[in-house]
Amino acid sequence: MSEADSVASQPDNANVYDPAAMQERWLPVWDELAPFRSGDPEDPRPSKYVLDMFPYPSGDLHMGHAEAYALGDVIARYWVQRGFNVLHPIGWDAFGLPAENAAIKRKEDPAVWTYENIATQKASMRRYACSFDWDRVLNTCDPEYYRWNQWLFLQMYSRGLAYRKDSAVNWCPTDQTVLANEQVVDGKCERCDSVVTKKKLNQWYLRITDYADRLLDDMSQLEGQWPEKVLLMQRNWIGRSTGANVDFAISGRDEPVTVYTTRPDTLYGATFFVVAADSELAAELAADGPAEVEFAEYLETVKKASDIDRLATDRPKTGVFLHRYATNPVNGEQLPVYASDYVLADYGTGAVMAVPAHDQRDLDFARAFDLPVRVVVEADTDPAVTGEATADDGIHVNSGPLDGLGKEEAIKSIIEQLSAQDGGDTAVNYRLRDWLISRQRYWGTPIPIIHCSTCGEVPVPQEQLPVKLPPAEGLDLQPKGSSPLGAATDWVNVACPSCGQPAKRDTDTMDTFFDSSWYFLRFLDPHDDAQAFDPDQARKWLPVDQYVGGVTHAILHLLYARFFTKVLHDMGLVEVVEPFARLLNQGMVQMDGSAMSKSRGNLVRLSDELDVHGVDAVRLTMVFAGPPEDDIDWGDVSAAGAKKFLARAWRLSGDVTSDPGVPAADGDMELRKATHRLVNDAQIAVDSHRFNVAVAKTMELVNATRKAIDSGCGPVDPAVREAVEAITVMLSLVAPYTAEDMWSRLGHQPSVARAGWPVVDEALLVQDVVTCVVQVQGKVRARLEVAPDISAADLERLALAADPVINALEGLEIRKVIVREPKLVNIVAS
RNA sequence: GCGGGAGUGGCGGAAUUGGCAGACGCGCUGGAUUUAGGAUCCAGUGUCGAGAGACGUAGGGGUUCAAGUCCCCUCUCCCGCACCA
Repeated sequence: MSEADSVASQPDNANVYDPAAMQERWLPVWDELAPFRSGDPEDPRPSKYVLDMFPYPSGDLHMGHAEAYALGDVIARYWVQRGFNVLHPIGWDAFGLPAENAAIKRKEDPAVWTYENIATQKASMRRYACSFDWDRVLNTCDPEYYRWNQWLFLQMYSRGLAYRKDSAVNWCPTDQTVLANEQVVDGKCERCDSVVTKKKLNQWYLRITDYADRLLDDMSQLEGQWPEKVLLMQRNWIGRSTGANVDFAISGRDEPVTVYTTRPDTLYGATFFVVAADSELAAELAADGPAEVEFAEYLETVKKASDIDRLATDRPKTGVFLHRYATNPVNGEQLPVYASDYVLADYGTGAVMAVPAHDQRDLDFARAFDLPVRVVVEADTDPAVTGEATADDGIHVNSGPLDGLGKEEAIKSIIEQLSAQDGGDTAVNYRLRDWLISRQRYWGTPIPIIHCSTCGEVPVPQEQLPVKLPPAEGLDLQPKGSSPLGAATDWVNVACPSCGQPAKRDTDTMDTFFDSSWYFLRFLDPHDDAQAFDPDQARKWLPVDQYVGGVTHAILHLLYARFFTKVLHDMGLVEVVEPFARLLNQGMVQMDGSAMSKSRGNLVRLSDELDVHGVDAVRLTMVFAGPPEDDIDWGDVSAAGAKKFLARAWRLSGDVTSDPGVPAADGDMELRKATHRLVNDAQIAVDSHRFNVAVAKTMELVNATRKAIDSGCGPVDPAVREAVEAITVMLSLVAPYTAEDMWSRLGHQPSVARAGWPVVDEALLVQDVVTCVVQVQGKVRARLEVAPDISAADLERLALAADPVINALEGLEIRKVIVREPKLVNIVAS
């Protein structure tokens, strides 16, 4: 009995795949080596920035994190293997409501809960073998971070990009509290079920609408690099439309009222006029008129019911006639003015000209209020009869000078006419609103403004930053419509920096989206206490080459980060105008067809999976399950299977009997060709983010190597070592523990993470025989082994001579032969 | 309603420019080895058919020597927006 046999038949610990032991062995080694440290200024490698969306520290990591970080890690580790200095940082998005709610429940400072969770997640990330640069960790709730939030806010303030105004917020009259949109369920308070109303508060805004055009236009840079879906969602969110403003004189009012329309060409079809019920204009037009009482009642019902009814589709149109008339500027017609909630107060000017024939909403209203419908664009059907407004292009009628024109010409013509009489012009409108950043909550960045009765709003001087949060102790964190910080009297009362008189701090905190809008810049040096970030470092690292995260942030976070980048560009601090060159939205991890949740009873705990299958098997399962942007159903995939494969690969490293450094050129050619072809395939797959395919190629190579050892060239052949070393490096992207252990068993020093991607020898990619398929009538009848450089004529001759082809052609006459040498011949016969 | 994406074996999924459909894996079947196996190794596995063969990428039509891939129509599912004038 040979020694190898005895090992195989009596497995001892040295030859058993043991993930827990590997974790034990390699984690301390990696801590020591820090193979992913990226901060050496002398590092000669070209740089790349791979960024995972940073987590919210609400408990331990879950399966969703495991997927996202597995994918980000493949990318980061791949570029390290390809010889890049990869910046792959992590931090925590640590401010926000969940911490505050947990604090209220546990009656302790939100910081305690937050830092506990950060420690837990950090330990899990280490175990999960994320290739993060641990020198660059940041927490947004640390003063050394939010200090620069405040600095940025003041920069924006001085540039006129941060301002205060009154605005309506969701208000629960029972709980006396402001509610976030997420806390409003079906128009009702999620806690007490009372109907949510609106309340006016004076709040801080960022003027993102100033950047609407650039946010839209710069998306051309992202085309093909970001998911099309995300770009589309952003476009819709910004919602740019072009049309015209048209002035209408209103009876009993000095100033005309401007309306915005995308169809000024239908102006002759206007038969009434509508103002938003909840607009100031409506209140003004109703005041002291015959409709005053009716309007007041209507407004009450609108305010009460709006959020509930918003969700109803096809809700009937309601409104109040205000006993006023608007004058159509082109024909002098008197149009009755209505107030209705189908017109939005905060879009356009809050007033519209109603053209029922060509706008469905106007038509619905006209039918409800028995108002005339006048067709001004020819169509096959009559809206007054069908109840369907026609919105297509067509020839204009009943439109005076516009008669006979098409849509575009008519628009051009009417705008010329209006601007000539100074009654209107082209106009652009956006759905995007300015960004409300005020939060009346404790656990966020204090807004660095001091309110002085004589000086007004006074920015906190830079040398006084950060404005630190006062201790939570003694403060009532329950939401009540004003910030808990208001009760911290020692903190609130300060001397005005400008005049020295007693003044008060602003007590609002910032939306946490502010924190995450620039964190990718802070990673360049999270501990720099002289500046938010170093513009030279930004020049070196930006833009982020690859951003990885969930599609949940498709709009807000990504839009805000793009906005900040443009502001910083305008300040001369960054060169780029777009922060994230490429975006990958990973799918979600589900269980049995639906999102995992405790209440549904289908929650899979990451730590349990790691205990049972090992870190590498879980990571491999995530990566191999399918395309990264697809959802994974954990019930459909097999972490046990992944572990089995890893063990199979790992055993190869124990079978290699040649020494490290043996010249591969002397090895078995068949295996060598397989190795180089599959490494090449895997490389192409990783480059195009088809990680599941890259894993499949690695599996093929494992199978080929197993076969070569058992029934081919044998374990001592140098080609076996070459193949197993290639497998090890390929696996290092997905299964770092297994790969490190294999690398060591192969006689190398750690870390395999820096071993370098195998160099593909192009010469080994050329095949000396290829299989040619011979089809008759499109059906495969024969396969020929031919030289890759065979001539078309030779191939045709060979094909026609093959027995199955001759049989298939019996009784038929050849019409045409298509030859695509060297892979295919198709014979057409009849 | 509007917009977008997707339908391939029992399952997850592969498939340069149109050129062998089902790579790789899970599951299953059989075999070898084993005291044992949730270990390992080997073989098989789209459907129908005993077989040759026929059929087969949601359904229907089309272009082509050739279609999962291109064009038209229909169905189903998922996602986003939802009175934005």
